[in-house]
Amino acid sequence: MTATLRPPTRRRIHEDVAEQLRDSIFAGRFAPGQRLPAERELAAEFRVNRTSVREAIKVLEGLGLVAVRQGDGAIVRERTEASFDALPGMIFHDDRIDLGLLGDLVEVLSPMLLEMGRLAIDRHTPEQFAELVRLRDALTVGETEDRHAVLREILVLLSDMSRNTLWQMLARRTRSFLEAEPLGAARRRYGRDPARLLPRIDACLEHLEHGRRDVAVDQLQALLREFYEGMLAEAKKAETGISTDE
Amino acid sequence: MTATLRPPTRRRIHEDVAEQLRDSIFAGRFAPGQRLPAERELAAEFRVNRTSVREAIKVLEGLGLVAVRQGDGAIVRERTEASFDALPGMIFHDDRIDLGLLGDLVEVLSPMLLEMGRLAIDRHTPEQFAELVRLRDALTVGETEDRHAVLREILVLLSDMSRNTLWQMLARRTRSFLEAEPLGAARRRYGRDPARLLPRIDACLEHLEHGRRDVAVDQLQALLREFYEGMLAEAKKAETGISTDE
DNA sequence: CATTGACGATTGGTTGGACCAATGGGACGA
DNA sequence: TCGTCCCATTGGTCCAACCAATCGTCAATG
Repeated sequence: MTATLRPPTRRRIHEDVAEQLRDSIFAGRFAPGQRLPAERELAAEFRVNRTSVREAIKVLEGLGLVAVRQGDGAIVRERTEASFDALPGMIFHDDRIDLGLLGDLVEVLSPMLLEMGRLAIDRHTPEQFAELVRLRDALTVGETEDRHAVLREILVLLSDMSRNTLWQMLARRTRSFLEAEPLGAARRRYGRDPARLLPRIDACLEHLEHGRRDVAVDQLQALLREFYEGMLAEAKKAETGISTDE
Repeated sequence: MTATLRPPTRRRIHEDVAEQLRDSIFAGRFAPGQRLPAERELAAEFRVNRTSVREAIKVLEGLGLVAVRQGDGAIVRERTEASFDALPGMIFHDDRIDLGLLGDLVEVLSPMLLEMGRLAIDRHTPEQFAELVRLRDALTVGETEDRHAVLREILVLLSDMSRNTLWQMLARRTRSFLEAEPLGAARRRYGRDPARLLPRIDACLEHLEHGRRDVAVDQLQALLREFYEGMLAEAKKAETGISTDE
């Protein structure tokens, strides 16, 4: 049903290279404005063909991390120029969390999801509502990690309910964003059990069924606030307290 | 000052190829789920080396338009899987406008900019406010196209005022998004003169200076609504009316 | 007849090497 | 001192070959 396309074969070399270069950039080993080593150099260093390095750099270019100029080189751009797809690596790298960025993310994500939910509430079909109830029940079983997966499916379902292609795109990219590793590790550390949300969710569904739209939206807002800011607070407490060296 | 990095040399072959393939996808010549022709085939067709085709496909992969699997091929993905960077081409291609998508965009963009403005209002520095006033004055001179450019700078300034890295990233990507061609053409056709916004802007600034924060936010909301929905209505009127064949 | 397994054609992935084209800086001359 | 030219460096493109995954075919097997 949700049956996504199979994962795209095995790891490709340029992906490895791209990842390493990306991490080097985020770690500050290559600062904004600075030039990456020449392709031929990198190829020698990584023991791969220049072609693979080129493909890797093309990926970085797509992520908005570098700007390439013939005859000059690949210049590292400011992180404000980066694409959202680069976010997971920006927030978590070297097993450390950028709390500032994480806070910024929450600050952006909450109102956006609220807006999406508002549309979803106004436009959903009965079938979608039934599916939502089904997913709600799935939150009561399984492991915590499974429940987080259910939560992500709810996110996508809500976007479909909103009948807005852009929200659908955004929700799906957010889903894969959340499924990316570093974030998984962070969730296992600081994530709260989605089951906590059940009272809010039930209240929301209840109000919806009785047509009390605005109250439902309020519940949704409270839910988002609780969940995201709760997780953020959890992370802050842990990070500023004991050192998180595994 | 805004002095961005120089444009990255001349057009590269794989960019041309990527663009053509992209358009073919948006035009539906390659439907979702369908396979692109083999790299070797495309290379022959475009009269370029397979390397260039590969780089082009890598770009499409980065845009989330295709999923590549060794031994199989490059499969076109659903457009809800696409990246936001692919949006301009999705909305405008073959000189036509996808009014549905444009409407969705407005529906997403307005609340997001409102939220960003809300933060900007709460967090700006006096220097930034002065800069904002300066940009406001720049709206009274120059050609319409110049004023739109000023508007884009205001967008970026507001994101800086919000002191949120994610909004800064989003605003900058939105700026280059708006600077991309097809959108330029659309703006010249249906865009309204930004000078129209002056009364709203002045009201907003006025309220701000007197610390009437909430009223300022209301003005901002009205401004966004007027501007974007106005443009959308304009486009709708024109597109559904006379045929827009140049 | 259905199932399984091997095989081969097809498709993407990687390599090495060669040459083109833009850039930037240094040498050199006015 | 300043401007010009030149060339080493760097990315862009091409070619040709081979590796590796995938999928459909078809024969062997039960």
